Amino acid sequence: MHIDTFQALADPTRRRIVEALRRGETEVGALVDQAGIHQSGVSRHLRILNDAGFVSVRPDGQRRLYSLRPEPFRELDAWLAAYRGLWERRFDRFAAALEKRRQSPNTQRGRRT
Amino acid sequence: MHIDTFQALADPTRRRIVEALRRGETEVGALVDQAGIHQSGVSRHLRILNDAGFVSVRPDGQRRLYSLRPEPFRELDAWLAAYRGLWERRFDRFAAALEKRRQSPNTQRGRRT
DNA sequence: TATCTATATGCATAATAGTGCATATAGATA
DNA sequence: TATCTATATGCACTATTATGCATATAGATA
Repeated sequence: MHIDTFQALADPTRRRIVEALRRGETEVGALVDQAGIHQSGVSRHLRILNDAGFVSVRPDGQRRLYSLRPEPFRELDAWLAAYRGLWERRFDRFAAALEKRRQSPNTQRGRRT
Repeated sequence: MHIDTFQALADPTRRRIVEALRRGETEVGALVDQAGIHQSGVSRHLRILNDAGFVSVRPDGQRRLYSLRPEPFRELDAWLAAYRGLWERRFDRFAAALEKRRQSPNTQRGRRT
């Protein structure tokens, strides 16, 4: 069942959860610590994120490990693409950014808050 | 006043309005036709989009012409960038294509508008 | 001036969404 | 078996949000 992608990201607590998941597979308890709300709330947010396709779950003993799925991000990117003309005159600027990235490969792994 | 970017996009009617605005400056009446809700509702959605930085207004006689602003889209793109690693394979293929393009003298460079 | 058109806003209402508490479920361990 | 841990869910409550109706405001035109 595909709940709305944008609405899933509309809630700041859910975004915090998603951002926490960038570090990789995470159990619910750890997400509760970061979220700042009750465990039951986190559980429900995870359900919403799951319905929207943002996360997948894997049981590990009594825990459940959540991780990010690429699809909705790709979807979002595709939606956004229609608006790139608003701020991007030339493809070459993007190409330049890529080129820079290519030269320093270790730039964006699990950083940022 | 900067209202939340994601929340502004969470409402489907607002997204319809934004998508309609891709065609360029539009008066409120035309947006009402597309939105399928009452004029007052559209007006309020436009206020929200304006507060979130998505649109700017320009008076034209008794009408008000709304148009898209690039900033929040850029913002969204920046947020999304942190998740590009999730579907990097496709990304790299695209990068390779761009690289090829860059090396070929056939490319249309310097097409500034 | 009065009046018409286009858009914005106050108010009430109904639907939705986020939250915590208590409890249910599922798996582990004694 | 009983019990402990981790996560999910039913329920009630509250806050927020989208909406329409009526009206206000602003500009145009007679």
